Amino acid sequence: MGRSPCGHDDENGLKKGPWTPEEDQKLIDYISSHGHGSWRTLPKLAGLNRCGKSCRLRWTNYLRPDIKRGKFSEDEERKIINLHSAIGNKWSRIAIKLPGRTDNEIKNYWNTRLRKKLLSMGIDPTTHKPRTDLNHLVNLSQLLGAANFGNLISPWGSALNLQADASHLAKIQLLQNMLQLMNTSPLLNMESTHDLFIGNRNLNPFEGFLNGTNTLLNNKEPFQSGLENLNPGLTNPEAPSNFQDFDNSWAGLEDGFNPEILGLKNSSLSSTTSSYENEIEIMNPVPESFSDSPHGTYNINQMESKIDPNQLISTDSASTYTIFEAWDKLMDDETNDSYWKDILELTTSSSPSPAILW
DNA sequence: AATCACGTCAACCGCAGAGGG
DNA sequence: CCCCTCTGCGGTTGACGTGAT
Repeated sequence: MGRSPCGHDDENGLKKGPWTPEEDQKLIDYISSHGHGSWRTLPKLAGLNRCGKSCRLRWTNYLRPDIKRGKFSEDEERKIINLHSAIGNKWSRIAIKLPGRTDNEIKNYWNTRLRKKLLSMGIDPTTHKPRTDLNHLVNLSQLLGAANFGNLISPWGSALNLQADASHLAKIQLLQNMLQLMNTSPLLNMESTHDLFIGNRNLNPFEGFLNGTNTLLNNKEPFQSGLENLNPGLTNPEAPSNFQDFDNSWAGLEDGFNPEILGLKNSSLSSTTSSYENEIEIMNPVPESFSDSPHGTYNINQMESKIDPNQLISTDSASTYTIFEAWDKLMDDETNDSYWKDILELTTSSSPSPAILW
């Protein structure tokens, strides 16, 4: 492997650091009339006391005429998040799908903003799955409480303008965390979770899911929430194994979520053996309005509107419950707030380890 | 006004792969 | 094959700006 001598510019007397307008102009003038050709020889020909590597970087990341500067749009944010969930830190690959944006710019934007935004929403930016750490559950507990008492100070700033949205979001995040824990803990089984959620209570949001009256989960197989598959990202073994396959199906990922590419074609929100296995086609984990722009209010309804409810209806004629009917029941029942607090107390006080939460 | 903390982003660094001799 | 050059990529750094104290 050859090593560019650019790392030793000081020894070679070559300039490093920020570019001056004069240097920029020299580079622009030369490339405009000659093209860049060999980057190695370009600096000398253009009269620049820089290494070729530095020239290339300056051109591709800053001086190129087709570079789009300025704030990322909501659409661009969505694309970045969806693409990152599928291919990870492949910034140059992502940049190809965002005309006018450089890999460096996208990388910076991810590290400084999107990453934090996902974290604040309870999503692990690496796996794109809900976070499961206890601290986060406690934070959600506080958020939920604040929202319910009409005293919300949103950590998302203007991204959450409505208390109702914040409350819904907190519940969703909490539910995802719990389901994730249920699914990953070896100590959990259907009976214990049933006991936890059902207990002696007659009314609870999981009743339809867990007590067998709802065919969505009416089976004896080990519980699998399926929510962890909302965005399997890099961990999905069905994800395309090479970029050719990946590129062949870009269209869906650019505008939203492509379940087939991510191996979600046969994913399920219920059990591994239920008849609903092939019913779930599209679940977009990235809300339509994700930006923290003034118009970027997080709206649960928008998230649901991305999904065709017909695709979620059971093929079992005995069932009239759709996932989202159950979901609405869960989310809309304000009498459940105390129930959520009970769950939070259980989940955050009974054990120091998520593995033995239940 | 001075200092500190933090966020942003241009630029650098080191590595890896492609390709030519 | 091996060696070397060139190019591109992803991670990291550090200068700078801004807001808080």
